[in-house]
Amino acid sequence: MPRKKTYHHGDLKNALIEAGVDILSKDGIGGLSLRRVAQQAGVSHTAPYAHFANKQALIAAISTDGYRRLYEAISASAQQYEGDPARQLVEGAWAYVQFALSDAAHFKITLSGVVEKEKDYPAFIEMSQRSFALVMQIVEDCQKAKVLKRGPSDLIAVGVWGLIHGFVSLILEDQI
Amino acid sequence: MPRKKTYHHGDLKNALIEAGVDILSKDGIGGLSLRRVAQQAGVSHTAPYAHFANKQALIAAISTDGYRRLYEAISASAQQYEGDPARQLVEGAWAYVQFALSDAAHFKITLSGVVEKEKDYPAFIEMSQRSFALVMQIVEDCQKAKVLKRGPSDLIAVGVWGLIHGFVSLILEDQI
DNA sequence: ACCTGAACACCGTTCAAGT
DNA sequence: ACCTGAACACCGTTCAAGT
Repeated sequence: MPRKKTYHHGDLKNALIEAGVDILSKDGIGGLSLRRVAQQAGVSHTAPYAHFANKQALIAAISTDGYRRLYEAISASAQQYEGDPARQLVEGAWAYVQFALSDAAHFKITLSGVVEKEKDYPAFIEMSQRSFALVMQIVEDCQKAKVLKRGPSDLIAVGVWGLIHGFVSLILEDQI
Repeated sequence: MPRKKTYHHGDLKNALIEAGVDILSKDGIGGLSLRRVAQQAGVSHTAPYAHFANKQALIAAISTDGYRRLYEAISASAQQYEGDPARQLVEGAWAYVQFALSDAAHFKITLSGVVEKEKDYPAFIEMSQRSFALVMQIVEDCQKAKVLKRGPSDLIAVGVWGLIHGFVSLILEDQI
Protein backbone atom coordinates (compact mmCIF):
# COMPACT_ATOMS: atom_id res chain seq x y z
CA MET A 1 0.00 0.00 0.00
CA PRO A 2 1.52 3.35 -1.07
CA ARG A 3 1.90 6.14 1.44
CA LYS A 4 -1.19 8.25 1.71
CA LYS A 5 -1.01 11.37 -0.38
CA THR A 6 -3.24 13.35 1.94
CA TYR A 7 -2.07 15.13 5.08
CA HIS A 8 -5.53 15.17 6.48
CA HIS A 9 -4.34 13.62 9.70
CA GLY A 10 -0.67 14.17 9.07
CA ASP A 11 1.69 17.04 9.57
CA LEU A 12 0.66 19.45 6.86
CA LYS A 13 2.43 22.33 8.55
CA ASN A 14 5.86 20.74 8.20
CA ALA A 15 4.99 19.40 4.77
CA LEU A 16 4.36 22.98 3.66
CA ILE A 17 7.69 24.14 5.07
CA GLU A 18 9.46 21.27 3.30
CA ALA A 19 7.68 22.10 0.06
CA GLY A 20 8.77 25.72 0.43
CA VAL A 21 12.41 24.74 0.97
CA ASP A 22 12.20 22.45 -2.03
CA ILE A 23 10.77 25.16 -4.28
CA LEU A 24 13.44 27.59 -3.10
CA SER A 25 16.19 25.15 -4.06
CA LYS A 26 14.68 24.56 -7.49
CA ASP A 27 13.35 27.95 -8.57
CA GLY A 28 14.71 30.48 -6.11
CA ILE A 29 12.90 33.16 -4.19
CA GLY A 30 10.91 34.31 -7.20
CA GLY A 31 9.28 30.91 -7.48
CA LEU A 32 8.04 30.81 -3.91
CA SER A 33 4.27 31.31 -3.78
CA LEU A 34 1.70 30.03 -1.32
CA ARG A 35 -0.26 28.46 -4.13
CA ARG A 36 2.73 26.50 -5.43
CA VAL A 37 3.64 25.38 -1.93
CA ALA A 38 0.09 24.13 -1.39
CA GLN A 39 0.02 22.37 -4.74
CA GLN A 40 3.32 20.63 -4.05
CA ALA A 41 2.02 19.46 -0.68
CA GLY A 42 -1.06 18.09 -2.42
CA VAL A 43 -3.68 20.35 -0.88
CA SER A 44 -5.86 23.17 -2.11
CA HIS A 45 -4.41 26.64 -2.29
CA THR A 46 -6.33 27.79 0.77
CA ALA A 47 -5.30 24.93 3.04
CA PRO A 48 -2.08 26.68 4.20
CA TYR A 49 -4.20 29.29 5.95
CA ALA A 50 -5.17 26.65 8.49
CA HIS A 51 -1.53 26.69 9.65
CA PHE A 52 -0.09 30.06 8.64
CA ALA A 53 -1.73 33.46 9.00
CA ASN A 54 -0.26 34.61 5.69
CA LYS A 55 2.67 34.26 3.34
CA GLN A 56 4.97 36.14 5.69
CA ALA A 57 4.29 33.58 8.40
CA LEU A 58 5.29 30.74 6.09
CA ILE A 59 8.46 32.58 5.10
CA ALA A 60 9.23 33.12 8.79
CA ALA A 61 8.83 29.38 9.38
CA ILE A 62 11.11 28.58 6.44
CA SER A 63 13.67 31.06 7.79
CA THR A 64 13.43 29.52 11.24
CA ASP A 65 14.16 26.18 9.62
CA GLY A 66 17.16 27.76 7.92
CA TYR A 67 18.55 28.93 11.25
CA ARG A 68 17.97 25.50 12.74
CA ARG A 69 19.91 23.97 9.90
CA LEU A 70 22.74 26.43 10.50
CA TYR A 71 22.66 25.81 14.25
CA GLU A 72 22.78 22.05 13.84
CA ALA A 73 25.67 22.18 11.38
CA ILE A 74 27.78 24.45 13.59
CA SER A 75 26.81 22.49 16.67
CA ALA A 76 27.80 19.19 15.04
CA SER A 77 31.28 20.42 14.12
CA ALA A 78 31.64 21.98 17.59
CA GLN A 79 30.98 18.60 19.17
CA GLN A 80 33.30 16.86 16.75
CA TYR A 81 36.20 19.13 17.70
CA GLU A 82 35.46 19.39 21.42
CA GLY A 83 38.37 20.96 23.25
CA ASP A 84 39.86 22.50 20.11
CA PRO A 85 38.18 25.93 19.86
CA ALA A 86 40.35 27.13 16.97
CA ARG A 87 39.20 24.16 14.94
CA GLN A 88 35.61 24.69 16.09
CA LEU A 89 35.74 28.25 14.81
CA VAL A 90 37.11 27.38 11.40
CA GLU A 91 34.80 24.39 10.93
CA GLY A 92 31.81 26.42 12.09
CA ALA A 93 32.67 29.04 9.49
CA TRP A 94 32.96 26.29 6.92
CA ALA A 95 29.50 24.98 7.85
CA TYR A 96 28.15 28.47 7.27
CA VAL A 97 29.77 28.64 3.84
CA GLN A 98 28.52 25.16 2.95
CA PHE A 99 24.93 26.05 3.78
CA ALA A 100 25.15 29.16 1.62
CA LEU A 101 26.65 27.31 -1.33
CA SER A 102 24.49 24.19 -1.14
CA ASP A 103 21.19 26.05 -0.90
CA ALA A 104 21.68 29.71 -1.78
CA ALA A 105 18.01 30.67 -1.90
CA HIS A 106 17.18 29.14 1.49
CA PHE A 107 20.29 30.76 2.94
CA LYS A 108 19.44 34.15 1.50
CA ILE A 109 15.82 34.19 2.62
CA THR A 110 16.96 33.13 6.11
CA LEU A 111 19.69 35.71 6.58
CA SER A 112 18.73 38.63 4.35
CA GLY A 113 16.57 40.42 6.90
CA VAL A 114 14.31 41.58 4.08
CA VAL A 115 11.17 40.04 5.52
CA GLU A 116 9.71 41.52 8.66
CA LYS A 117 10.08 38.67 11.05
CA GLU A 118 11.09 40.33 14.25
CA LYS A 119 7.63 41.32 15.37
CA ASP A 120 5.44 38.27 15.53
CA TYR A 121 7.70 35.29 15.09
CA PRO A 122 9.23 34.34 18.44
CA ALA A 123 10.36 30.94 17.12
CA PHE A 124 12.47 32.72 14.51
CA ILE A 125 13.94 35.09 17.08
CA GLU A 126 14.75 32.24 19.43
CA MET A 127 16.46 30.11 16.78
CA SER A 128 18.55 33.03 15.51
CA GLN A 129 19.59 33.94 19.04
CA ARG A 130 20.55 30.34 19.81
CA SER A 131 22.75 30.32 16.71
CA PHE A 132 24.42 33.56 17.71
CA ALA A 133 24.89 32.34 21.30
CA LEU A 134 26.65 29.24 19.96
CA VAL A 135 29.06 31.35 17.94
CA MET A 136 29.67 33.54 20.97
CA GLN A 137 30.45 30.45 23.06
CA ILE A 138 33.03 29.31 20.54
CA VAL A 139 34.52 32.82 20.48
CA GLU A 140 34.84 32.79 24.27
CA ASP A 141 36.53 29.40 24.21
CA CYS A 142 38.93 30.76 21.60
CA GLN A 143 39.69 33.71 23.84
CA LYS A 144 40.44 31.41 26.77
CA ALA A 145 42.76 29.40 24.54
CA LYS A 146 44.45 32.64 23.39
CA VAL A 147 43.34 31.98 19.80
CA LEU A 148 41.41 35.26 19.77
CA LYS A 149 42.39 38.43 21.56
CA ARG A 150 40.62 39.41 24.75
CA GLY A 151 37.75 41.86 24.67
CA PRO A 152 33.94 41.91 24.67
CA SER A 153 32.95 38.49 23.31
CA ASP A 154 29.57 39.65 21.99
CA LEU A 155 31.20 42.37 19.90
CA ILE A 156 33.87 39.98 18.65
CA ALA A 157 31.22 37.40 17.80
CA VAL A 158 29.33 39.97 15.73
CA GLY A 159 32.60 40.73 13.98
CA VAL A 160 33.36 37.08 13.27
CA TRP A 161 29.83 36.47 12.01
CA GLY A 162 29.95 39.60 9.87
CA LEU A 163 33.31 38.69 8.40
CA ILE A 164 32.11 35.25 7.35
CA HIS A 165 28.86 36.63 6.05
CA GLY A 166 30.71 39.26 4.04
CA PHE A 167 32.82 36.60 2.42
CA VAL A 168 29.84 34.43 1.60
CA SER A 169 28.06 37.43 0.08
CA LEU A 170 31.02 38.12 -2.17
CA ILE A 171 31.04 34.49 -3.26
CA LEU A 172 27.30 34.44 -3.95
CA GLU A 173 27.58 37.63 -5.99
CA ASP A 174 30.34 36.10 -8.06
CA GLN A 175 32.73 38.83 -7.04
CA ILE A 176 35.30 36.46 -5.66
CA MET B 1 2.12 77.52 -15.48
CA PRO B 2 2.48 74.40 -13.33
CA ARG B 3 5.18 71.92 -14.11
CA LYS B 4 4.13 69.45 -16.73
CA LYS B 5 2.86 66.23 -15.23
CA THR B 6 3.92 64.15 -18.20
CA TYR B 7 7.40 62.75 -18.69
CA HIS B 8 6.89 62.39 -22.38
CA HIS B 9 10.07 64.30 -23.09
CA GLY B 10 11.40 64.15 -19.55
CA ASP B 11 13.37 61.66 -17.59
CA LEU B 12 10.84 58.93 -16.89
CA LYS B 13 13.54 56.43 -16.03
CA ASN B 14 14.78 58.42 -13.06
CA ALA B 15 11.25 59.39 -12.12
CA LEU B 16 10.42 55.68 -11.83
CA ILE B 17 13.44 55.06 -9.61
CA GLU B 18 12.46 57.99 -7.40
CA ALA B 19 8.90 56.72 -7.19
CA GLY B 20 10.20 53.31 -6.19
CA VAL B 21 12.39 54.76 -3.43
CA ASP B 22 9.43 56.79 -2.24
CA ILE B 23 7.12 53.77 -2.11
CA LEU B 24 9.78 51.79 -0.25
CA SER B 25 10.05 54.47 2.41
CA LYS B 26 6.28 54.63 2.85
CA ASP B 27 5.11 51.05 2.50
CA GLY B 28 8.23 48.89 2.59
CA ILE B 29 9.27 46.14 0.24
CA GLY B 30 5.84 44.53 0.18
CA GLY B 31 4.36 47.68 -1.32
CA LEU B 32 6.77 47.87 -4.22
CA SER B 33 5.07 46.91 -7.47
CA LEU B 34 5.72 48.02 -11.03
CA ARG B 35 2.11 49.12 -11.36
CA ARG B 36 2.26 51.34 -8.28
CA VAL B 37 5.57 52.82 -9.39
CA ALA B 38 4.09 53.64 -12.78
CA GLN B 39 0.97 55.14 -11.25
CA GLN B 40 3.01 57.32 -8.90
CA ALA B 41 5.07 58.56 -11.84
CA GLY B 42 1.86 59.40 -13.67
CA VAL B 43 2.16 56.94 -16.54
CA SER B 44 0.37 53.78 -17.59
CA HIS B 45 1.39 50.51 -15.99
CA THR B 46 3.17 49.35 -19.14
CA ALA B 47 5.28 52.49 -19.62
CA PRO B 48 8.11 51.25 -17.34
CA TYR B 49 8.86 48.52 -19.87
CA ALA B 50 10.22 51.19 -22.19
CA HIS B 51 13.05 51.69 -19.66
CA PHE B 52 13.33 48.46 -17.68
CA ALA B 53 13.23 44.93 -19.01
CA ASN B 54 11.30 43.74 -15.97
CA LYS B 55 10.71 44.28 -12.28
CA GLN B 56 14.13 42.87 -11.39
CA ALA B 57 15.77 45.53 -13.54
CA LEU B 58 13.94 48.29 -11.71
CA ILE B 59 14.93 46.79 -8.36
CA ALA B 60 18.53 46.62 -9.56
CA ALA B 61 18.36 50.32 -10.48
CA ILE B 62 16.89 51.18 -7.07
CA SER B 63 19.66 49.16 -5.41
CA THR B 64 22.28 50.90 -7.51
CA ASP B 65 20.84 54.18 -6.29
CA GLY B 66 21.12 52.88 -2.72
CA TYR B 67 24.80 52.13 -3.18
CA ARG B 68 25.35 55.56 -4.68
CA ARG B 69 23.69 57.12 -1.65
CA LEU B 70 25.95 55.08 0.61
CA TYR B 71 29.03 55.96 -1.42
CA GLU B 72 28.27 59.67 -1.38
CA ALA B 73 27.64 59.72 2.36
CA ILE B 74 30.88 57.90 3.20
CA SER B 75 32.76 59.94 0.63
CA ALA B 76 31.45 63.22 2.08
CA SER B 77 32.59 62.38 5.61
CA ALA B 78 35.93 61.14 4.26
CA GLN B 79 36.52 64.51 2.63
CA GLN B 80 35.39 66.35 5.74
CA TYR B 81 37.95 64.54 7.89
CA GLU B 82 40.78 64.45 5.39
CA GLY B 83 44.01 63.39 7.05
CA ASP B 84 42.25 61.82 10.05
CA PRO B 85 41.64 58.21 8.97
CA ALA B 86 40.40 57.10 12.39
CA ARG B 87 37.73 59.74 12.23
CA GLN B 88 36.97 58.83 8.61
CA LEU B 89 36.39 55.24 9.64
CA VAL B 90 34.05 56.03 12.49
CA GLU B 91 32.14 58.68 10.55
CA GLY B 92 31.86 56.37 7.55
CA ALA B 93 30.39 53.70 9.80
CA TRP B 94 28.01 56.27 11.18
CA ALA B 95 26.90 57.20 7.66
CA TYR B 96 26.16 53.53 7.05
CA VAL B 97 24.05 53.32 10.19
CA GLN B 98 22.25 56.54 9.33
CA PHE B 99 21.27 55.26 5.91
CA ALA B 100 19.91 52.06 7.43
CA LEU B 101 17.91 53.88 10.08
CA SER B 102 16.62 56.72 7.92
CA ASP B 103 15.39 54.47 5.10
CA ALA B 104 15.33 50.87 6.26
CA ALA B 105 13.50 49.42 3.25
CA HIS B 106 15.78 51.06 0.69
CA PHE B 107 18.81 49.98 2.71
CA LYS B 108 17.56 46.38 2.99
CA ILE B 109 16.71 45.98 -0.68
CA THR B 110 20.13 47.42 -1.57
CA LEU B 111 22.22 45.25 0.71
CA SER B 112 20.20 42.09 1.24
CA GLY B 113 21.47 40.25 -1.81
CA VAL B 114 18.08 38.61 -2.19
CA VAL B 115 17.57 39.77 -5.74
CA GLU B 116 19.70 38.32 -8.48
CA LYS B 117 21.59 41.38 -9.58
CA GLU B 118 25.02 40.09 -10.27
CA LYS B 119 24.34 38.75 -13.74
CA ASP B 120 23.01 41.52 -15.91
CA TYR B 121 23.41 44.73 -13.99
CA PRO B 122 26.93 46.08 -14.44
CA ALA B 123 25.95 49.52 -13.05
CA PHE B 124 24.99 47.83 -9.79
CA ILE B 125 28.23 45.86 -9.66
CA GLU B 126 30.28 48.95 -10.38
CA MET B 127 28.62 51.09 -7.72
CA SER B 128 28.94 48.38 -5.07
CA GLN B 129 32.59 47.86 -5.93
CA ARG B 130 33.29 51.60 -5.76
CA SER B 131 31.75 51.67 -2.29
CA PHE B 132 33.84 48.75 -1.15
CA ALA B 133 37.01 50.27 -2.66
CA LEU B 134 36.36 53.47 -0.71
CA VAL B 135 36.10 51.55 2.55
CA MET B 136 39.28 49.67 1.69
CA GLN B 137 41.06 52.97 1.05
CA ILE B 138 40.06 54.25 4.47
CA VAL B 139 41.19 50.96 6.02
CA GLU B 140 44.60 51.31 4.36
CA ASP B 141 44.97 54.87 5.60
CA CYS B 142 44.10 53.65 9.06
CA GLN B 143 46.79 50.98 8.79
CA LYS B 144 49.37 53.55 7.77
CA ALA B 145 48.37 55.68 10.75
CA LYS B 146 48.64 52.60 13.02
CA VAL B 147 44.94 52.88 13.84
CA LEU B 148 44.35 49.39 12.48
CA LYS B 149 46.78 46.50 12.63
CA ARG B 150 48.74 45.51 9.56
CA GLY B 151 47.53 42.73 7.32
CA PRO B 152 45.62 42.20 4.06
CA SER B 153 43.54 45.35 3.65
CA ASP B 154 40.86 43.68 1.52
CA LEU B 155 40.24 41.06 4.17
CA ILE B 156 40.19 43.66 6.93
CA ALA B 157 37.82 45.83 4.90
CA VAL B 158 35.42 42.90 4.53
CA GLY B 159 35.66 42.44 8.28
CA VAL B 160 35.00 46.10 9.03
CA TRP B 161 32.06 46.17 6.62
CA GLY B 162 30.68 42.93 8.05
CA LEU B 163 31.02 44.15 11.62
CA ILE B 164 29.09 47.32 10.88
CA HIS B 165 26.49 45.45 8.86
CA GLY B 166 26.05 42.93 11.67
CA PHE B 167 25.40 45.74 14.11
CA VAL B 168 22.93 47.43 11.82
CA SER B 169 21.10 44.15 11.31
CA LEU B 170 20.76 43.67 15.04
CA ILE B 171 19.39 47.19 15.36
CA LEU B 172 16.91 46.72 12.52
CA GLU B 173 15.68 43.47 14.02
CA ASP B 174 15.13 45.19 17.36
CA GLN B 175 17.54 42.85 19.06
CA ILE B 176 19.74 45.63 20.38
C1' DA C 1 11.25 56.73 -29.08
C1' DC C 2 7.65 56.79 -25.87
C1' DC C 3 3.35 55.64 -24.25
C1' DT C 4 -1.56 53.39 -24.06
C1' DG C 5 -5.33 49.77 -23.26
C1' DA C 6 -6.78 45.15 -23.60
C1' DA C 7 -5.56 40.66 -22.50
C1' DC C 8 -3.41 36.52 -20.04
C1' DA C 9 -1.72 33.80 -16.42
C1' DC C 10 -0.75 34.05 -11.83
C1' DC C 11 -0.91 35.64 -7.05
C1' DG C 12 -2.53 36.60 -1.76
C1' DT C 13 -6.45 36.60 0.87
C1' DT C 14 -11.43 36.08 2.36
C1' DC C 15 -15.51 33.53 2.99
C1' DA C 16 -19.23 30.33 3.06
C1' DA C 17 -19.52 25.58 3.05
C1' DG C 18 -18.46 20.66 3.72
C1' DT C 19 -16.48 16.58 6.84
C1' DA D 1 -9.87 20.83 13.30
C1' DC D 2 -8.92 20.56 8.57
C1' DC D 3 -9.83 21.28 3.98
C1' DT D 4 -12.44 22.85 -0.48
C1' DG D 5 -14.08 26.03 -4.38
C1' DA D 6 -15.68 30.38 -5.77
C1' DA D 7 -14.69 35.03 -5.61
C1' DC D 8 -12.06 39.59 -5.34
C1' DA D 9 -8.46 42.76 -5.95
C1' DC D 10 -4.00 42.95 -7.45
C1' DC D 11 0.22 41.72 -9.93
C1' DG D 12 4.05 40.95 -13.96
C1' DT D 13 4.33 40.65 -18.67
C1' DT D 14 3.05 40.66 -23.72
C1' DC D 15 1.21 42.71 -27.73
C1' DA D 16 -1.00 45.42 -31.18
C1' DA D 17 -1.76 50.07 -31.77
C1' DG D 18 -1.29 55.11 -31.54
C1' DT D 19 1.85 59.64 -31.68
